[in-house]
Amino acid sequence: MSRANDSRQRMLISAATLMAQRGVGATGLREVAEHAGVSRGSISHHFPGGKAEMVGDAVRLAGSAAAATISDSKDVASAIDSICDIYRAALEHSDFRAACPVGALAAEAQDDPDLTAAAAGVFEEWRGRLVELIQAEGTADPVAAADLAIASVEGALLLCRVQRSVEPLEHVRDGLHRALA
Amino acid sequence: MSRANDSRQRMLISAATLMAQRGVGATGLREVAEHAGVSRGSISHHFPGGKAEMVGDAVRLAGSAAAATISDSKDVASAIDSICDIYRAALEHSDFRAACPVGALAAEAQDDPDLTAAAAGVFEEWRGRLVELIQAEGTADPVAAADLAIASVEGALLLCRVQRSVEPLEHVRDGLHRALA
DNA sequence: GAAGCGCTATGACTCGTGTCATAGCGCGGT
DNA sequence: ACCGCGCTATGACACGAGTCATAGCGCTTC
Repeated sequence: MSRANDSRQRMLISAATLMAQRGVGATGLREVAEHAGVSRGSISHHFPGGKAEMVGDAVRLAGSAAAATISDSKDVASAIDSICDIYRAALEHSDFRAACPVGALAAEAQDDPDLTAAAAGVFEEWRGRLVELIQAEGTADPVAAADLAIASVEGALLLCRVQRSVEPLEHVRDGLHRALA
Repeated sequence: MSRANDSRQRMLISAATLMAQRGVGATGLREVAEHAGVSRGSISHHFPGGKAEMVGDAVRLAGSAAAATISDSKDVASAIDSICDIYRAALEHSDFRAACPVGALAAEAQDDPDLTAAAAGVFEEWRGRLVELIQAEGTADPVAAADLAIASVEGALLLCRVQRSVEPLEHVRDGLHRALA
């Protein structure tokens, strides 16, 4: 079971990575299998629900990792810095192809209620963590501030990808620091 | 040529609408043709470059329309209000399916340099218009402020879609008003 | 050591896509 | 009246996707 769990994890990471780069629809299961070093049959076995189940789990996994990064931060400013640093590194050493798998799902999965709910759940988790940090500083309307932070980072990733630069992300980071002070 | 130009326009609007809802990859040319009330052959005729050419033109058209909305505004605050109002209405009367075709393209078209450039061009146009408005008010670092505005609105659309609510967009609008004051 | 089973590998099938070629229509000009 | 041409309609084709069934492997357990 140990090896199996490892395969499953690898598939999910590969799926999240490829989804973040090419988008959900453009990411084929054959591609995920090859990237993860497993066969196509393994995917069917570990995810009986097919692609939808895999995509949902991948997004939840990636979302939880990011949520943990937020929670591990001492205050909002450092949380924003951590997230931006991670994405900046991912952008730079992927030739500006990497972005956020959750955002990719949110942009495409309008027809599948389960996947929509999965993306919404991740965003809600992030918002919850951020709200905790924000209201500890006494800022007014922490929910609005958290929404602004999540939205602007997600949007900045889109800008960075197409203009092949990390500038928008840095602009957003600086802007958020000022807005949340 | 008058009817032809009308068909072409209808196709582009349909393409932009469907792309904004389902994403670029998930939008089939048959679907676009049906939505626009034309046949599939017409698409091939008007867009010899195939789907890529059509998507690029659709995004540029939608982008220019939004850019005009920005330029028609007296100051940044009203520009943001106008854009947010438009997207809010689009979200509400499309059952939270509509979003931004440019953002959809930016999220998916990582492999096609031409389409990436098209999305980047639209974002750059928006930023240029916003910078004009912002620096007229003497705000420091207008480019950073414009990036924050574009990114947060694009991101807010993702949030609104998945949680089926216009709240994130309103939070972003309020936050931008404060940040740009 | 042999059976049982979780896991993996591979092929076949269906469906929908983008693309192209060809045929049909309608309205201009001469 | 005829032809020419921009535009439209329809079918065929190749290709890749997701899904499923079946066969093969490896490790645990008795």
